[in-house]
Amino acid sequence: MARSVKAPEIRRAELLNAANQLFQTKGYATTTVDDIVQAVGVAKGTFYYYFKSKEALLTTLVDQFIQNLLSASQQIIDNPDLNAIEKIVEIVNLQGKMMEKEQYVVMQMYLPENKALTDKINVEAVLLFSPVLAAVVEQGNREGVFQVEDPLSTCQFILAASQFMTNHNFHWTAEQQAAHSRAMLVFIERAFGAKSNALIDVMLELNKFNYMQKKHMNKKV
Amino acid sequence: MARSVKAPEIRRAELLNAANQLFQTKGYATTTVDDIVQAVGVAKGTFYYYFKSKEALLTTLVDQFIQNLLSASQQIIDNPDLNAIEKIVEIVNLQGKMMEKEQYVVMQMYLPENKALTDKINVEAVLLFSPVLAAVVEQGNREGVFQVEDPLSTCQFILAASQFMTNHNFHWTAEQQAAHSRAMLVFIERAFGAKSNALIDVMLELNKFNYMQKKHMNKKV
Amino acid sequence: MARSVKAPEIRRAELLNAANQLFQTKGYATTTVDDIVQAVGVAKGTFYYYFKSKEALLTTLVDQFIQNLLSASQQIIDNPDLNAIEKIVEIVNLQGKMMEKEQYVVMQMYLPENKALTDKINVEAVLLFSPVLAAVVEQGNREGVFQVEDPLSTCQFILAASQFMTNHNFHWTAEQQAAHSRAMLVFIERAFGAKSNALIDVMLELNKFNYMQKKHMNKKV
Amino acid sequence: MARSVKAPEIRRAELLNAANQLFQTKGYATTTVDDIVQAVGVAKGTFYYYFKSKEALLTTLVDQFIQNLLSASQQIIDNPDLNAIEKIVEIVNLQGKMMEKEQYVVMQMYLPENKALTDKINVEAVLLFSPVLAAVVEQGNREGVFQVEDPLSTCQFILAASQFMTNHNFHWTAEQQAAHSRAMLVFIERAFGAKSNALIDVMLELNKFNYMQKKHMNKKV
DNA sequence: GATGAATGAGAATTCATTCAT
DNA sequence: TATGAATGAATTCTCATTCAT
Repeated sequence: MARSVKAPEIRRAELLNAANQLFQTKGYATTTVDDIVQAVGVAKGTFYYYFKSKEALLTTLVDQFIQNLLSASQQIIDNPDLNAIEKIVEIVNLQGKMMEKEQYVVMQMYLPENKALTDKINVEAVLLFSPVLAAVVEQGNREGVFQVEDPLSTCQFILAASQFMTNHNFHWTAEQQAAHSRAMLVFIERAFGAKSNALIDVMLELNKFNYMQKKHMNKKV
Repeated sequence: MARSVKAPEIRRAELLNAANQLFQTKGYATTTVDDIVQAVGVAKGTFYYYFKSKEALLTTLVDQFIQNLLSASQQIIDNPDLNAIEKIVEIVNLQGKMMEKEQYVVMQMYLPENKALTDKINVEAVLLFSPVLAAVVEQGNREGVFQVEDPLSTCQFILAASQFMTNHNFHWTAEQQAAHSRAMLVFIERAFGAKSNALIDVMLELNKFNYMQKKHMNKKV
Repeated sequence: MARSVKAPEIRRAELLNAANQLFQTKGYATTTVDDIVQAVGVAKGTFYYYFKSKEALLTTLVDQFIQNLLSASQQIIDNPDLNAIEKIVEIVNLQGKMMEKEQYVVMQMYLPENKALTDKINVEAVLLFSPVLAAVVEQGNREGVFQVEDPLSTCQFILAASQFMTNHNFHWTAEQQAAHSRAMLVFIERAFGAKSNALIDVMLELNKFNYMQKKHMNKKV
Repeated sequence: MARSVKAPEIRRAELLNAANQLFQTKGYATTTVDDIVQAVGVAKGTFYYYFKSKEALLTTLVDQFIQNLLSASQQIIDNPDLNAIEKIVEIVNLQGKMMEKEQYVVMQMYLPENKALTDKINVEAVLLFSPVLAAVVEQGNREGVFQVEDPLSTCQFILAASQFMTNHNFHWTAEQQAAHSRAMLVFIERAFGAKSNALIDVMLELNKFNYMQKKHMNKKV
């Protein structure tokens, strides 16, 4: 094959995208490194020039996923129209939204064979998210709705707990997911010294649209 | 290794159970046939005496899952204290409940690498479930709450539609799952010629316990 | 499977026939013992009750082939209308005729992977055929057309030589086969102290039908 | 094992040759991929870098055989000293000559377990040989000895017929082979609109040397 | 005589990874 | 940076053969 030289960031991105595509179509385990390099049109060695291993590429993909989550969170943080409580609730809602797209990444994270991966990622996620969340908590402190002395540690604690629950209770039914979300909010309320239901009420408000339909239907009958 | 002869059903069950266990612990792709036979304490050839391939065993496991679903459905059908609408709703709820246990089986079904498997199973599921559901519809016809001329075909249509939606919209968030369930119930209501909300109201009643907690909490505060 | 008891010779023949059939259809290497017992409808153990191994069955089949050759030879021997020379020629012709049917047996004999088999068989064939041939030679001696002092040894020598040539010169073309046959006849003529062309002339006579065209050619040239 | 890098064509040829050798010695079924790579001195993976499977290598070997046949044919075609009829006859003779060497390849082609292989090859052979033969026919047309309107189609028809006969009548005896060759020549004569015996006479002339010996012997006596 | 569950050595194949160029 | 030939451990699967019943 003709040797084609490209800027390293471009090449890297090409590999990442091709892999992403293939993982979604054929699954991670079934996709071979050969599949990936053929899709991009480079030699096998090139793959290993950019990634230490196939798993390292997956890790990168998961990292990207987290980065996206992070920057979406940051956007919420930076929105001057939202108060601290609204921000917290929206961030908690975020994870579910991201999962709709890129399902396979999340799936891979929760597949038992990738437990090692998951654990690595979880640690990273805690470290990355905690400062973001801490910033909101500080805003809440200023707004008088939270009382947290050490926002960063508290956020790390909350994120770790949340992950523990998520990992060991992979809920599938609507009811259980809802219950889990509510439990988590109660837990956070208390950890942040917020008023009872301060978060839950906002969340319900946010999800009003969905539940509105229910009321509408009830009346119609 | 000392030769140990057992009744074939026993040996088969041993292999199935060991595989089930290992798949949950290590995942399907990572579990080797060697792992399985070592767990059971038989020679490799014995595995292939009972199963044509590793994938065939997975298929059997999925089949079992469906059979469990089926017999749980049958129990609901056979409950003389439930009316047709209650039965329908409970059956619709069933799938979600089964998924809590045996999650990995469901996960494997939806992993892209097992798409072929999924498709085979789906066809089977429609064929197995439709008569069960049709029996309930006939009860509903007698009770005057449904108006269905060809219960079997109607049920096959509904099951196929439901699977299509499930396969192509693998919902993860609580809200989406809830929305999907409701949409399906409305769809079924119409297909069965039931009164508007006849099913939904019963479902909400069933799930009241979960939502009660919410009200309870609100009041308590 | 229901246990079905049969006279051992019957069972044995069933297995032999089924194997024969399958070997011709699928080839020896590709036919499994499972194929054979399924065709007959007996358990795997039964196969090994009758044959020490799969190869032993092939050996038996080759033995049968040789026995057929032998009894066909015997018929020629026992024909009172033929003189010694005619008998010799017909016997030499026999092998080619047998090969038309049961090709795969011969093929297997000449397949390199079965060299061990071939060698075993060859020895046997020499031992079986030599007395038959020797009887003809004795008839020839009496008829005054041969002069052989030790018919048996001479025949063994001739058969061994013939086999050596056949094994190491597996001829495929018509011309080479013909040349080989002729060479062998000359060799035999001399070994038996016959008149020059005594055998060849008879053979040509026998094959007259085919070679009729030859006369046509001779004239034309 | 020390890594030794070679030009791919070299490595490929090494594997092909080693396999060729081993197949002749031990037979195809008995030769393992391990045998082959050990003979060449490369790792097992290397085999699969060059050939998709063991059977694919055999296919390649058969292809080579056909290519040899083809180029030998081409040499005859390109010989300016031969007229059309002589070329046809020599080409018809060719197949038999090639079979003397590389017997095992031909043997494998006719082994029932390789039926799929044979069929693939047959189609290919027709497609490859027909244009070659057609060129000769055109020469014959010009020389006035043939009358063929559509040389290519006619040649394809003849080759297909010849293969059918060869496959379903695997002749072993000298007489049958000779009969088959003559029948084919008559068939070709008619298809090509040649004079009766035009081809047969030339063939006999060609084979005169063999038959001369016979006359020589006759006289000598 | 007959069964069929169990064995295990051995074969083909896959694929992530390495490395000389 | 890039190539692609080479590696070899790991894996799935086959099948002739054994043996307890």
